[in-house]
Amino acid sequence: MRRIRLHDTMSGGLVELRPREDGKVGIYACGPTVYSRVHIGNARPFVVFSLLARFLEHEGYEATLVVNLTDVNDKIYDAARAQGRPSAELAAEMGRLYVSDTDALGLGRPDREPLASEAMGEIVAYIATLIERGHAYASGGDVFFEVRSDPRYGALSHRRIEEMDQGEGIEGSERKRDPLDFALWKAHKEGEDTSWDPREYLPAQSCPPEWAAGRPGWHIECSAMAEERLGVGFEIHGGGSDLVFPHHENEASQTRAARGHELAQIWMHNGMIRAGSEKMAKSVGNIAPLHEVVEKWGAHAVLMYLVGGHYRQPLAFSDSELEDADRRVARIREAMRRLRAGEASPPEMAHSRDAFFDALAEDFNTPKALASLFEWVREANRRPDAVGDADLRDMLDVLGLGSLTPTALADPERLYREAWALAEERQQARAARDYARADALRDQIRAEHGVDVRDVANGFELIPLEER
RNA sequence: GGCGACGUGGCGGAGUGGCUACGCAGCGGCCUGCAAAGCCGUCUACACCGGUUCGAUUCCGGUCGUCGCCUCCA
Repeated sequence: MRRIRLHDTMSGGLVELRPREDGKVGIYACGPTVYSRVHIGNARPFVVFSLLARFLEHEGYEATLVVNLTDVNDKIYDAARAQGRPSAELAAEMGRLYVSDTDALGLGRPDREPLASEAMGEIVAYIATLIERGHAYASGGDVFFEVRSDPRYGALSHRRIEEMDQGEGIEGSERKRDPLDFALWKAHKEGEDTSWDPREYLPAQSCPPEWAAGRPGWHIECSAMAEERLGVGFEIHGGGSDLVFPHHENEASQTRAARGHELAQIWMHNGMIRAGSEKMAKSVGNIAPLHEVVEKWGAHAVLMYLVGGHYRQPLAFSDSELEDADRRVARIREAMRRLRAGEASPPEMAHSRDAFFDALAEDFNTPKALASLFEWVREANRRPDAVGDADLRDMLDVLGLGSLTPTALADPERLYREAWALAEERQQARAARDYARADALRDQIRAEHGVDVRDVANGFELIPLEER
């Protein structure tokens, strides 16, 4: 079990992972708001934290990954209204598509995927506790969190209270005691087709009369769902860097106020994916939908692309980046052709494998780890005799690339019967030193069957062009 | 304006006070009838200006530039 250090936004430095309970790590990552299909940028935290959990498991920890879905939200109301359909129906559909879109990455599912709409009891109870403890107040149907009641507010995003302003528009500001305060609960408004009554979840006497039926604010959903699944003070809270303020700041503050304890030990934030020089975002409109990217390039290339940069840094997105990632995958698959499957790797090559995992242990440095993986591949290619693939498989599994198979088909003679016949004809031409004909046949095979002919020691092999 | 991050070779992208990142692309070589794959080599990389140091891309200060957050946003 390696010593694992991760960057913590709160403290601004690397922090050693020290689980509350030996060997058990809880990870909560903020998932999408399901009002439209997710894009490649949304996939980044999903992939980063899924792979982090895999790495921790590899190191002998028992990791529990929780990724929520926000299915009650202004955005969803707006989108549903624009489409003239019930908001719950839109959220359910987009939730299903999110699951199938991320399923296509081949990483499996997080251990828990709670929905805000199904956590209403916990959310209401959480808000009630905040009111009881004097950190929140009901006003005109809404409930607000009193930011100045938390002296540590701003600790996560490193901002001073004087420099902030809580938004959600100016709407509701006349009901706030302080412009800094943010909504824990929003009373039902005209045009919203769902609402929950806090009295259904609380004893009547503990519910202030001014607290009306409505729906929860975004921040409280995550505090409640994270705590319910992982307990207070769990190990790792993750999400995109754009959530640091106000979302995570507010989550952290709510939990301090309600429980007198920090929500999480380590706050990890992934960088944004950029299209051109700008952040990729639905609001900017420069989106590459995840399902389209996966369909075009395949899950392996997409994963390779995402682990090609350090999770904290911004990452450039373009077709040529995916092309590049696809070529890297091809290099690995090519190397696999001459590895001995299921056999141990030479001890002399273990330093590359160890360096790979050491790099992951130091703030999950996937690009540095990849460098070691490719060193291993080069060494394997360089060796005169084929080596066992155990080390490589070990590394690829953690990157979610365990399903990679060697280049070329299992049964090309049957699958490419006509190409195979032409290739045999080409072999005869070569034997007769009729190279002009041999080359013509190779061109024909490529053009008509999308397969390349590769000459090897005692014969030929057929390689589908897209696998090269 | 405030807070934070960053400026690395054709591209992407790590990292380090003095020693090859890695990958993709290009070029040269080996291998091949020719290719493909692979291997070897190559492409004078660290925004600019000062400072500290025997020595800085790597530390400190400044300048210019870029990006993120400050409003829903992974």
